[in-house]
Amino acid sequence: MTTRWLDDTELATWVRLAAVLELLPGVLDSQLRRDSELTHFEYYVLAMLSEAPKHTLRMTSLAQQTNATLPRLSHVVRRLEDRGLVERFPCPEDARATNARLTAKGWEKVRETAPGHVATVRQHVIDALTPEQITQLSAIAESILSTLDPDGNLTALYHRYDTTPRPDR
Amino acid sequence: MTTRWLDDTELATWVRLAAVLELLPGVLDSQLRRDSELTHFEYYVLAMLSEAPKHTLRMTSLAQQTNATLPRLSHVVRRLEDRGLVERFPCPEDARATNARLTAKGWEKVRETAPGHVATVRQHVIDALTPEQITQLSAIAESILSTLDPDGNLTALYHRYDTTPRPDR
DNA sequence: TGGTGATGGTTGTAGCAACAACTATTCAAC
DNA sequence: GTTGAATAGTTGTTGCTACAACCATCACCA
Repeated sequence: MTTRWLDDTELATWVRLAAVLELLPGVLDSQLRRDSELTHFEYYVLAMLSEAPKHTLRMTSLAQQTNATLPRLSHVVRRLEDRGLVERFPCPEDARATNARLTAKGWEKVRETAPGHVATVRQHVIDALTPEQITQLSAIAESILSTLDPDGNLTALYHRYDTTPRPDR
Repeated sequence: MTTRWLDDTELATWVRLAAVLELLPGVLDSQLRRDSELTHFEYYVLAMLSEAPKHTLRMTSLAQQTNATLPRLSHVVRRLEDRGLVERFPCPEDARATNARLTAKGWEKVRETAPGHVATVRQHVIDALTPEQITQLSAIAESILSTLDPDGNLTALYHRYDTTPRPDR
């Protein structure tokens, strides 16, 4: 089994993408920590809840949407609960399950945090690209995701906004 | 100061890119841990050394190229040293500085690790895209990096492979 | 020469994430 | 109904990263 190495163009692309992968999460995280005392993951958890019906989700589905293991989510939600941003209660339909719900304070937190986060995304991604490039990047990311996230767990939320939804499976 | 929210296309693009940001590092890390018992960061440190003259770099410049803080790099290099993959010695020109150098065993490790890593990159990124998309992504990533890494620290290595180098500044 | 600030690096401590072990509930089969 | 397997979640341990404190050396200059 001989290795197919990357040619010049492929290597250049990969090195640049790897650099984005390395730097962008840190920038997003810093802004949120600094301005809202939230990690990027915590913000994402709150954001998912804020988009859910009744601001409520089962722990399991929340874990799927955020690409977290259940143990990790459990710890994070407990900390958010300690801060009064989220509350947990047993699921009525399934006594094994636990629901997480955004509190009023948590909802408030999301609303005051979102503008700064969006501004950061704009500054470092959207506004750095031309409209054409944004369209191109959308297709590129979708292709990459076809192997990474074939069921679309992480983009489930977005599909409600999608004007050209995927065919049903 | 009113917020400029993302329109549908922008949001779709961002959600997908965010998903890639979330998933891809984990996939790369898993493959390296499983097949070579290295974290992605450790592999990157070894790779940078393997590309350097005499397989040697100052800790400070190694930290820059890998986007690490000096304390973090210090810990990681110590562990790599314990495993016999790297050795440290005082810099002759500056008694404050420390040089890190790849050992023969470390060089061997890089050579046997690279094929699997490249295969993973191919599988999840390069081979998922058309040649046109690869070119597009290269330009897109470069635009994004212009605000994230204006000095090109993380892509310094690559510039030697670049067939169309940037204009001097 | 001998202070002062800046640079280069290491070590100790605290917090977060991955993994494993455990409890409790549900579902299916007999 | 009772046993066994699968599901849902929590809690404890280990390892890595960020942050802070610290030491040594260099460069500058009075």
